[in-house]
Amino acid sequence: LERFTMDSDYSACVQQVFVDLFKKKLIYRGRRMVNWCPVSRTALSDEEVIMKEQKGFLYHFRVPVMGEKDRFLTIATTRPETIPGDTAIAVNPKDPRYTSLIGQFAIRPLPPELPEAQRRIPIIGDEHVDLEFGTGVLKVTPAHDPADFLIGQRHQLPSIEVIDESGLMNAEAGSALAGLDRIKARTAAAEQLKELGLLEKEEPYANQVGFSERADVPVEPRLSEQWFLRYPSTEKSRTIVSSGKLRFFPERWSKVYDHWMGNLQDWCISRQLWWGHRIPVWYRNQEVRCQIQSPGEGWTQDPDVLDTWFSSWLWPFATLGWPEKTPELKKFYPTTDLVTGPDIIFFWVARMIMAGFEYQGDLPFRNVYFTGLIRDGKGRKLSKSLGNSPDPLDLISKYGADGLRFGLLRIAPQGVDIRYDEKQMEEGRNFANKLWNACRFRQQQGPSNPQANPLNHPRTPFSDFLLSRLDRLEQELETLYQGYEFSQVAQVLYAFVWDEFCARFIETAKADFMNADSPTRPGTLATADFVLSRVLRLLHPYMPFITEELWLTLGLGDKTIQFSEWPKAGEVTFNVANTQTAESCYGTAEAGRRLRGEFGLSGSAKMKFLLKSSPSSRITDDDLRTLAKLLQVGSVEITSNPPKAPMTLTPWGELYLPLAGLLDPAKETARLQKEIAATEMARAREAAKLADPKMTAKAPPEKQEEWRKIEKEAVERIARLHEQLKLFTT
RNA sequence: GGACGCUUAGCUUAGUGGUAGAGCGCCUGCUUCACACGCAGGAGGUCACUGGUUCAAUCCCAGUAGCGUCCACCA
Repeated sequence: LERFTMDSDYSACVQQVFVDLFKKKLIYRGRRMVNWCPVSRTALSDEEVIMKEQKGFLYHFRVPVMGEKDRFLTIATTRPETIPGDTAIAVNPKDPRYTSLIGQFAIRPLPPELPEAQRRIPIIGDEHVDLEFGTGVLKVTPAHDPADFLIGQRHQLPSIEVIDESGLMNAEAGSALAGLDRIKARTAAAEQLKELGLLEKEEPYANQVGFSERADVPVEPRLSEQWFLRYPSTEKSRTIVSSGKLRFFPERWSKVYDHWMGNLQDWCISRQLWWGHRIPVWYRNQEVRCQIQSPGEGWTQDPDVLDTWFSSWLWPFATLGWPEKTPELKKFYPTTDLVTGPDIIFFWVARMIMAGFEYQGDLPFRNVYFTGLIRDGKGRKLSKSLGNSPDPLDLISKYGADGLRFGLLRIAPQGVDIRYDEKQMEEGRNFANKLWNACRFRQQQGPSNPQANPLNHPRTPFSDFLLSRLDRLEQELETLYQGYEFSQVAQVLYAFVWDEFCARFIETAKADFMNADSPTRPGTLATADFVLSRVLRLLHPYMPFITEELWLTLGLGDKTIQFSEWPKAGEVTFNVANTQTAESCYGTAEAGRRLRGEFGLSGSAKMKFLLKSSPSSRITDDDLRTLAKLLQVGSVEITSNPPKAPMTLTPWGELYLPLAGLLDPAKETARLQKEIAATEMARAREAAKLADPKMTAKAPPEKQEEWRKIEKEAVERIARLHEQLKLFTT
């Protein structure tokens, strides 16, 4: 394989930054443990299969202590093949069994052919040693174990490599092991110990071994030389977030960010991979140069590539142009918002901020919006290897692009994970269908007028009511957008279209259309056009395709909806008194439907309701006709002598459902008693609060007033229900 | 091991210091002339548990349990 050379502006930018940081002495060469995959093949050896099944052994072997005849330490290890690489024996300094030995020396048993003087290793005390594990004595192999490497650093131990890059034992491992595969060497080393009479026992032991995801062979921790970066501009990057100048949504992620920024470790930026941006460092004998172009004949480039995030953190520069200040960079840097997942706050977001300050002297974005992660039904992250990601194209063919989009947006709260459920997409599709049909209904009434202004026409209270709800919707949306609450935006739009526009407005508009000569008909049409025009625009970011189609089909604009103006909150005006009339009518209709539903009846032209209205309410014949339409009955008539019939309390008064012959007194009594009981419970709750002297002493007077009002209303309601009950019990 | 979250109706989930909301599912009734991908009703919740603060806690605080994420001798 030849190294792939990335010859692009992006790569140039990345390498240039490396060179710059190198000059600033922020990049340095250091040692660290890497998980090395020494073999590229897929078939496992017998020994490796055993490892994978976690059926390894724990080998207990003895090490003689120097200067003390017949004194041995017993060590338990899963990796006897690394004994030739041991440079110390460690015990816990708090372990009374061994404290006296700290500072003395032991003789490493392997390789046996070396003179004892070269196998002399110190016995050290280190907190890392687990008193409970094995014998409480640890062999320290700094070159082949991450934890041992750190112990080695703490105690300035030398490291001896005994396994080479291809996974074979080298000469340091001794003549008996040299050239063997590292895993075959394990049993060979155990055999050697046995021959030396130092092996005490082998016990089955299930130890965790990391396997390479791609090659499926055991990975080998290996000491290696790597490039490291000391992060630049850390202080500014930390305070910009903690001071609230750069905002995170939801805010709590800024705590996570701050915690990490306060504990930064140098970043290991080199990777031993075939693909990536190459490290711009050149070698010739002992000379080292950091520059993008080859210095000339005889120079070879560093074989490593950069960590993938080393290019990602420069994304704003690489895409907009750097180091020359391009017009794009001037215009778009800093940008307003970054949208990303919280799982890459450290990998990407934090590093982009630091790069921003270092190379632009300014933050790269002002707000970061963290989405939730979608998980499957079992709560797992969607991933390619698990194969639990649904195919978006399949979902689109089932639910439509807008249905999928809306369904997901509606359930995606800020920064909280969501469980993926196809039901949500179904709801999105149903909503798109609903919207489509609502517009189709409007289209059937005749052509739309894009300049429609409902205020220019006489209109029903229901038009004003819808306008008032539209006004409220737009105010609410503005607040929600400011708080980046995108799922709530979808939710309130959904509720508006379905409940206000379809369920309430269209149902009453139908009543208006029954009468072609209705003076309020033009007002109703204008209201529909006005509201649809705004709602389609409000929905457009969430459902781009269907809103575009409806926009053009209805003729609300002659160009794409994308070029239309965003509806500004506060522009909608309406008659407030009318909205109250409409609200009462809806409330009365809903109560009547409930009453009818109690008897398992559906509406019919033969059915009628009687209304004993309260003296204050002025109800017109038109209102009664609309009410009848909403109730799906023949008529609603005003009465002053209510019959012995089921009754419900409504905003407009007592609504009766005369049911000659159908009425079952027992059933009606039960219904009334149930309602009385429920009302009584609500009343008692308020009364209890008001009766408590501690509450009345401390609770705010407005609250108490509210409670008193609720109680009073409940009392009245109960009284009227009792009156009604008397009709059936006497 | 450390940090940060989550736990509300059968399911997926909003939300608030003083009456707990939605969609789906379920039950009942509707082939009502935009829509059965629909319409009208209904049942279903001690808001994980234990303490504390408060006149009042599902909400604030502390602890417990379960679940999750990120970072891991750095935490």
